[in-house]
Amino acid sequence: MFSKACEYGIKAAIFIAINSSEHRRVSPKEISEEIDSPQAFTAKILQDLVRNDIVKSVRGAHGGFEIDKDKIATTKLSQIVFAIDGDNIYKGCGLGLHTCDENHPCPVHDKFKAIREELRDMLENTSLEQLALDIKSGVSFLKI
Amino acid sequence: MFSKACEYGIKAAIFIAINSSEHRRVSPKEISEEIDSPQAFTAKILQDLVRNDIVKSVRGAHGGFEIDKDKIATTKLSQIVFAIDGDNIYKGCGLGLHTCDENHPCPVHDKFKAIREELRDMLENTSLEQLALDIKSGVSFLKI
DNA sequence: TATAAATAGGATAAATTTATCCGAAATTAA
DNA sequence: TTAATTTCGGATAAATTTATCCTATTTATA
Repeated sequence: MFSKACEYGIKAAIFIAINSSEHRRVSPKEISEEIDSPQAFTAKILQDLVRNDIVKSVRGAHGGFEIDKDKIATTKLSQIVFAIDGDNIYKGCGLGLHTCDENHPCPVHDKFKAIREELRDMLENTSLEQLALDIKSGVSFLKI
Repeated sequence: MFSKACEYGIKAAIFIAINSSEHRRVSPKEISEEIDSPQAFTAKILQDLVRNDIVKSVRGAHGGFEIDKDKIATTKLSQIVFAIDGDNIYKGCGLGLHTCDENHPCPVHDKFKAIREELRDMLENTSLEQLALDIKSGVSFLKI
């Protein structure tokens, strides 16, 4: 469904959010350990998130990654996915046609529409905050 | 969503179904032209479908690919997807956890569940026949 | 039986995604 | 100002997916 990069990006953002809510900056090393991902690759993805203004980075000693309190509340899963994978998950044609719309649909166009919309809805209505709270309360997990 | 291989496989199966319903066998060349896919690669995927008993191949002069009338009616999209991509589309964890279930869910487990199930439902309830009929009647298209 | 027409399948190449490495730049603090 | 710490960014490598090429095998028919 998502690329590995996107999976790592989502989990990293959640982990940063948890720590930021407790006023701790975290390093790529900590992050990759906690979300069980390759460190250097994860660092690249973090830079994507920084460039897309989802995560804030602080260089130098005592630096690390953090997310502002209000960003944690307002950032939606869709923004993270878009920053890393773009929008072809719920935009591109299910069978790879260049042109696929109501007027010129691929064989599964209609059948996919509902699923795509449900997916978009979910991504656009799920905040980092919700996901972070579930981890903090032990309801869900970032690895294994 | 699907791999390129799977996209080609689905479109190829539909095209073969259309032609079989009119008692014509088709070659990889015809197929790849009609579904706009690389010929040799498509041929490999056809072999997957043959090995999975979804498509029938006839070697030698006047050979080609075909699908039995009853198979056209009974074959579901899910079988084609499974033959080519396996079942991780609606089985694997959305965030790539090795273990992700009700007892140990990833952060998006519940939110994905509904979408996954809708997807599975759709794939398991869509037959090759339906898709082929839509193409034949000009309602949907295999390329462009 | 020879020939032509097809699919089958192995080897290989190209492209993309995933992953690693290392030095540059920035920042804090001694 | 120097040293230590940390992110940034370019180069490169490994793995996977996508794609091509060539030969073997099978089959119908002249």
